[in-house]
Amino acid sequence: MDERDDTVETVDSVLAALSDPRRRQLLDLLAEQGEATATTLAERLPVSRQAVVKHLATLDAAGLVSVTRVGREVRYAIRTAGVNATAQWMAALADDWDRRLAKIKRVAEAAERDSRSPRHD
Amino acid sequence: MDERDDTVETVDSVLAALSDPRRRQLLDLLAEQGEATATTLAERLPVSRQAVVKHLATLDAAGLVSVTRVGREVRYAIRTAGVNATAQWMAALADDWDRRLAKIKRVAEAAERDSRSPRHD
DNA sequence: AGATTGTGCAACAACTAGGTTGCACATCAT
DNA sequence: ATGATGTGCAACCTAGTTGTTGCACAATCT
Repeated sequence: MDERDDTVETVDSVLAALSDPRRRQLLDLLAEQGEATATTLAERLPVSRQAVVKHLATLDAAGLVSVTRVGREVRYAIRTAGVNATAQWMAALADDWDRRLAKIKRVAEAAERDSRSPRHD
Repeated sequence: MDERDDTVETVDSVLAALSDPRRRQLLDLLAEQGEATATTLAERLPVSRQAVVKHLATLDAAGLVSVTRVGREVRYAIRTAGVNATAQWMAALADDWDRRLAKIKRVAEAAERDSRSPRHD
């Protein structure tokens, strides 16, 4: 397994990686083709190969792509696990916030009631 | 509904907003307190009020916080809708990728089979 | 009115990110 | 062996981010 606390620790890098439009574009291209090299990908984009390489390195660091060397070429492919994990993390986060806010609201309302009828009248 | 294409268009800004640790920290603080001013928040962080204000502006632009002026103070509060929407978007995206990759895999395997028994023997 | 407190605005410094180009090195085909 | 193709490394530029500080302005309290 060796998952460790990737789930929490990597969310940071996944969010950062996905926040760039060009990187999302790269992931789209990879989803289209299943596998591709930086050189090929660069041909389909208005940027240099080097720019693509850098983006792919970021995606790799975030665990969003897999890298495989075949002879003289390096093939990249999407790994959906990271995105899925982050999506779940976000959903849980929003949920947590919602619960906390609901609690705060209840407390506030209770205080409001108390201040109106101080109970020891 | 008035949602327009917020769902797609805003994902960009939500991801960008969430990709910064300090902003996530701010959201956490807001979830704790329910509502707070930039001045108060800055007291709990190792940065100036102005830095906090800028972050809150970013969060506001992404629709992640609501802003309410009360007298001379400006109160910020979390809005979970944006995060929820983005979480769903991500989940859908990962799903789409998975499907596309599965399809590619099937095609590749079919081709493999064909090449082994070319049918017109 | 006068002091206090909370914001808003603007200029500035430091750092990071996305992108470029040039060249060296490795691998494959002829 | 040679040429073509694909990568890797490094220096560099530009623009945007994050953070700062100083000061003016608005609202509140005594």
